[in-house]
Amino acid sequence: MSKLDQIDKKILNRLQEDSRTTTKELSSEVGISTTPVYERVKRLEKDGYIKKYVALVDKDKVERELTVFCQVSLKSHLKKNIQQFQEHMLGLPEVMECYHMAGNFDYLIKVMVRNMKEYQKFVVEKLTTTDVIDHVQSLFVMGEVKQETKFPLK
Amino acid sequence: MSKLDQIDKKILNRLQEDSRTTTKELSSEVGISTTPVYERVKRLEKDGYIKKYVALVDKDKVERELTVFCQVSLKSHLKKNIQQFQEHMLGLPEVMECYHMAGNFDYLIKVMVRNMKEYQKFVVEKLTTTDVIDHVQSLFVMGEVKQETKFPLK
DNA sequence: GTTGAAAGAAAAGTAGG
DNA sequence: CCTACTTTTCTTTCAAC
Repeated sequence: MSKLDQIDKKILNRLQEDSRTTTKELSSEVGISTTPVYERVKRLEKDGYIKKYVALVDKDKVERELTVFCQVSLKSHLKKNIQQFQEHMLGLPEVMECYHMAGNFDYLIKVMVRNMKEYQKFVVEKLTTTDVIDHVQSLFVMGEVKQETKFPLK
Repeated sequence: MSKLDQIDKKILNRLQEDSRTTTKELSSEVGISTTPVYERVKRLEKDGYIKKYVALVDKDKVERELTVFCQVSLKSHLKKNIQQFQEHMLGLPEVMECYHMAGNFDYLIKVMVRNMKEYQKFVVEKLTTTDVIDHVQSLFVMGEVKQETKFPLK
């Protein structure tokens, strides 16, 4: 599990932009032949640099046009409660991201739903059905400026 | 650009989990033969349901272990300033996400960097070099509970 | 690291039901 | 929608340098 050289980084940059890039294309872009490119990609997968390959779907097309961040505070910080809350989050498909935060509140979660009505339903019927939550504050997204999955390596 | 049926949804769910799933595998999972599966995938790409295929890289392995959310307020909300700020964000590779928010502040951005020292450098030398920013508040992530790119369709 | 070759798989297209 | 077949391309492995 050695460090990445410039060629590895170029490969990772390319695959982060388009994972369908073929070994052949990669090879001409990074300037080495297909065999070592193939071996490098396999190594990057094996060593865990590449976690997985996914298709990114347009949120508007699948009716998830409303994004809301929720700042959640728990009633207590007992390990039991933290665990219960985290498991609750893992089970909610509307929750795309969930972070344990330092500061004035405990968790920041990113929720993506169809519209405001669905969001209300989510908060009332799903989010707050676990009794470990004390307080929720919703921050509404009006517009998306940037949304990246790529870490540019250099 | 018609609506999705159950088969389309199954295909999208699968490709969101693993975009390397072959037409053959998809075909046995959704119960139709390879040719129509192939055509459905092409249609989903063409109609924009699938935006792109990407490799997801492990943030720890590429030295982006610190995640910080910044609540940014602008000095004024003149169109010119909004535009300048947004372009500034697009040019910063540490900024993974940027949202225009309703509420007490103007933008929420997700920044991923190596460590606290790098974050300080980012704030001082990069984020706040545009004169349209009035105020920045940093919210630090202690732990990641969930991080999803998949919209489960049903 | 490189090249080239080769077997196997998958993608992409075609034809007929 | 199905099966079946074809061509092309890519993946994967291997031998040799």
